[in-house]
Parts: sequence; structure tokens; C-alpha cells
Amino acid sequence: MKTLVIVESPAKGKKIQDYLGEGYKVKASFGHIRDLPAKKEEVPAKYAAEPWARLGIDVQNGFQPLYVVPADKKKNVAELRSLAQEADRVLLATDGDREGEAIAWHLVKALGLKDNFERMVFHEITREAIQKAVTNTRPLDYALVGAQESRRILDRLCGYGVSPALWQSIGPSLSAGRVQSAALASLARRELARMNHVPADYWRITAQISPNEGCEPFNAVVVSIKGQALVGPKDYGSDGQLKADTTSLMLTQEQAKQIVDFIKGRGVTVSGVETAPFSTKPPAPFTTSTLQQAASKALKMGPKKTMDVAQKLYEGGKITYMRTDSPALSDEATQAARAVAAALFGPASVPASPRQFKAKGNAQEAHEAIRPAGKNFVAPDQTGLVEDELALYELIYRRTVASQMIDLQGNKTVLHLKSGAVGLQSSGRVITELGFTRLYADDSDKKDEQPLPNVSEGAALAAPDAKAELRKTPAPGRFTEATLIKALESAGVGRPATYANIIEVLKNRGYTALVEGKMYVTWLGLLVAAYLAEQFPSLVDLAFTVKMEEDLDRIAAGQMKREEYLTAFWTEGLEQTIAGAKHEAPAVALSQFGVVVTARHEQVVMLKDGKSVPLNLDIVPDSLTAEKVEQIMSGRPVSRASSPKSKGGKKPKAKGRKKPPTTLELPEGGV
DNA sequence: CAGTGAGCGAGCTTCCGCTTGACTT
Repeated sequence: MKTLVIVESPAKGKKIQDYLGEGYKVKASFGHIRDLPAKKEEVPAKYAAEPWARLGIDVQNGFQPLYVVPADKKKNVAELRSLAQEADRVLLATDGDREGEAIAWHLVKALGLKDNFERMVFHEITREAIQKAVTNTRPLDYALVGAQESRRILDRLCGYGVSPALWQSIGPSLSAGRVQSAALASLARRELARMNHVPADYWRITAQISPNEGCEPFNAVVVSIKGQALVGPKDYGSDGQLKADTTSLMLTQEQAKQIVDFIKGRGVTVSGVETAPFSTKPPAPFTTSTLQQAASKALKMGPKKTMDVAQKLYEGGKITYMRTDSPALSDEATQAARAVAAALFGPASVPASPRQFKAKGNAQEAHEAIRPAGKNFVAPDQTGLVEDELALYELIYRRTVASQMIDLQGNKTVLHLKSGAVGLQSSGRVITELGFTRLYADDSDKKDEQPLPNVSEGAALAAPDAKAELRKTPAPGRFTEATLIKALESAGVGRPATYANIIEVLKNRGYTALVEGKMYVTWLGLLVAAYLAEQFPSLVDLAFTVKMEEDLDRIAAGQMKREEYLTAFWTEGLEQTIAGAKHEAPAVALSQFGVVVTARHEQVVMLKDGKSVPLNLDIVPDSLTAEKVEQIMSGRPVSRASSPKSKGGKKPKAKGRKKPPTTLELPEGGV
């Protein structure tokens, strides 16, 4: 054996072995092989007494990290080491991103490589790409490794630095971190906005309009009276009061009824017609984040389940790698997608030149999009897959092929109507070309689909029916697991390998849970978020990661020193904030009920007039009513309201956690 | 004198990101 090639994923290794053939041995690292010690028992005895042993970073001494090989990686590392000793040279073919560069460097250290190693990078797994990569190796990029180490150290300092403040202020085993705390804060802001939301009324008046010549009737909405707009949701603040600067008209019930009768009696005339062609491009091929969103919507599959199923498809050679932030297709995939579309819907269903998709933001693009594997896509019914795997494969297949199809096209029409001083409007559209929606469509492609008749200005139309509904302004909607991931991704927080995991952490800590498929924040989550927002405002700021990424880019470009950056962040910043943080429980005041929710003796409690009662975390915060508060304060059990089918038997328990904290009532506490 | 129980103190919890199986719910 001459050359040892080390990749991150064993499934990837197998294919590359095929392409490289004899003379090469391809093995997998299985991700990272060394890390900071997770707990004290991982710290080697000679360092155990050091003051920095708990952090695993000698902050006084240039932020020197202590790396160990975790127990479950030892066997693999030993095997790689002996293979490396027999090899003439070692190609470090880990992923072409910051983490991959760091894994390569850790391999150099852990395997004791001297100077017989080179870095090999590729972005797609085809025979050509691999053979080219083997002959175009480069040296290790130590500045990029330094950026990754900075990221790792910063995350450790945030997480292990701030979490103890939560133990001292609220309860044991709680956690904080750059990613999870930003996510929790986003959820908590939304939850509080819902709790503080005061619904306000507005009238929505609609009319059914009947065109003269035997056409289908269509719907129109009243938008103005004597040119003055009607009050709608936009005119109210979150306090339920009309905004001071609104010029809109609020109707009384009497007036609304009069308008209904007026329209019915009088009919409408067409006062304007606007018609314009529209076209909608197909969505880009899947990244991890968009796959999770689509699977959630179309298949009702949560992010974790989606990733488990995708992993199976990947290992079975059905799809490309499922942890990616790039929507780009390789040339072979682009051709395959076009060929499928042309075969299914004819050559006119694909545009003359292939579509290209590029990632935006801080994507690292080490892989291509998630798509059917190979240079010829296997049709879903030919895969032999069943159930979840089939459903997810088909979703990926359709989305990939659709991305290379022509636009959805049609004409959008807005009719302006008048009934005396009452102004109405109706919009609709006519599809002239289904385009990619023949293969892949979601609800957003189906808006305003009513066809409108071909009428011209001045035409008089009957209004056989009209009605007025009193509506209430809706509270801001909750996040689903998938929409939270979308929000995090667009803020640059988290990575494809961690999106699903972020959600699991929030659930396992008891910070969030699901009601009717939506994420809500528990009382515990609200307290943690409140404490962090007060004592560690930068940690709950979504923009923090963006700033960090900019600094890491500077370190990777050699424009900033690692130690300088970490000194500014820790020694001159967070370390002092931690030292100055108050160790007292935060409080969420519910002034409308005259109670306060806080923590006492490591329990979440509700306080009223000096009396404190433990609070069950199953009670959804925004489901509280005065009666419920009464019931809680009198010590009677309260069931959680808005979920009719609460699953009593299911216990989402932390994986690595031996025993959940018993002093805090976590959601699984039941009873 | 032996068994019990209150009280006290020590030790532990925790991060993000990269990968799969090994688990015990």
C-alpha cells in the first residue's frame, strides 16, 4: 500500500476507493477525532489539578487548548495511525471547509504525521473530480485551522462559562451557548409577543360578483369608502390600540351592515383593470435547511426524523450527502435533471440553458446540493424504497428535477371595482404554463388562483351576495421546528450538521416543547431567556454569530491573531461579565393576573402576595387565564390547555443524561 | 450498644461541530 487517503464519511470513502483503485487505501475519520475534554474524567491526570482543567483551555497561556481523543474514537484513531505508518504518503481528504481543515490538522497531530502528508480537496464525487483532486493537492492551511480553533474555543468559553451562572441562579444542569441561547431568545421573544398581544377587531367585507355572460362568479374585497382605506390588521399596534398615525376608517357594525346591503342592492362597476404577466422560478435544489423545511411541510416529518431517513438514503447510495449548505448541482446532475424533465414532459419543459444555483451568505459549500445520486436519476418507483424513505426520496427527486424546468407563467389581474363610494378590489391569476409545478408545487404557488372574467372599464356587474365578518388581529405565529431552523440559517446561526440537534437540545433541557406541531417556550425556557437577556445580552443576540464569522474570516486570512481576538472576547469581555453577573432568579411578571413567575429552591414557581406555588412546565404560558391562575395558586392540578391529544406515554429524554434533574419539573414529569 | 436520621459537604451538571452506530426507552 502506497497512499492512505482519509475522508470524513465512510460511505464517501467507498466510492472514492472505487475511483482511485489499487495503490490507494481510503479510510474514514468519522468526523472529528479530537476535541476539548467534555468532562473532568476525560482530562488526563497530569492536568486534572490545573485551574483551567474544567474549561480545557489554558486561558492565561495564550488560550492553549487541551485536546483529547474521545473514548469512542480511540479504536479508529489507532487503526488510522498504524495504516499511516505503513503508507508512503497520506492524503487528508476531509471536507473543504473550516471544520474539514481542522480535522485534517488533528489527523496530522494524532497520527504523528511528519511531512509525508498533503491536503486533498474536492466538491463533488465523480471519477474526474477525484482524479483531478489527487493530482492537485495543497499544503495544510494553518490560518484556517486557527480560525476553527478560535471558533471552538469561543464556543467552549461561552457554553462552559455562562452555564454555571444559570445553575446558581435558576437550577442545576441548565445550559447556555452561542447557538442554543440565540435560538431560545428568538422563541422567547415570539412567545412573549403572543402573551402580550391584545386582539383587536376589524371588519372584512367581501362580495360575490357575477359577471354578465355565464362566467364563474368571483370574490372581491371592500378596500375603501370614499377613498379612505378601511382599518385592517396593519393599523393596530401589538397593544390592540389603533396606531396614532393611521388614516384608516374603523366601521361600526351598523355601517358594515349598511355597506353589505348597499353593494347587494346596487352591484358594482369596473373602474380599472390591471393585467400583467408573471412568472415564478422553481425553487433551488435542496440544502439541509430547505430539505428540513419541505419535509416538515409536505411530509409532516420533523428535522431529526428527516435527517435519520436521509442518512439511510445516503448510505444506500440513493442520494448525495445530506449535510450541505450549497444548492449547487454538479454538471452531471444538471444534465440528469434536464434529461428526466425532458423525458417526462417533453424537451420544451426545460430552459435552453441550464439553471445555476449559488449559495448566499456565509455558506462554506464543501458539498453540492442534496439530490438523487449518480449521473442518471432513478425514478422513485424504480428504487425499491418504501414508506418514509420513498417519500423523502421522491421529494428530493421532484425538487431536483423541477429546479431545471421552465418557470411557472401566467397573467395576474387586479380588478378595481366601485359601488357608489365603496371601493372594492379583486385579484386573480390565470396560469398559462405550469412549468416546474407539474413536478413540484407547494401552497405558495397556488395563491389567488381564481380566474377573473375578461371585463373592461365601465362594465356593470351584479353582486348577488355580500357579507361582513368581524375579524380579530392574529397574534404573531409560533415557530415550527422547521421555520426556526430557517430563521437561524438566515441569521447565519448553526450549521447543517447541527440544525436538527439544536432543536433536540432545546427540548431535552425542558426549554421548549410542541403544541399542535408548533414550538412553545416553557416557563423554564422563559426564565432562562430572561436571565440571559439581562445578564448576557450579547449571547442572545442573533447578530453575534455574524460578527464572529467576520472575525474568523480575518483570522483565516491572516489579518488577525487568534490570541488577540480571544483576549478581547474573553479576558476583556465575557470573563468579566460572568464575574459581575447577578446570581438571582429572573422573574416574568404577568401583570394582567397580578402574579410573577420565578425560580425558588431550584423550582419554577408562581408567586402571588408572598405565596409561592410550584408551576407545572406542561402549562403553556400563553394559555393562562385568570381562572387557571386561580386554580394554580390554590394548588389544584391544571391540565395543559391547547393540546387535546397530549402524548402521556412518550418521553423525550436526553440521550447522554443518566438522570434528569429531579428538582426542576421538566416536561416529562407528567402527573 | 446498635441502628437511625438529620445535617453537612463534595462533586457534578454545561458548549458547537463533524461523523455513525450503540444503545436501553
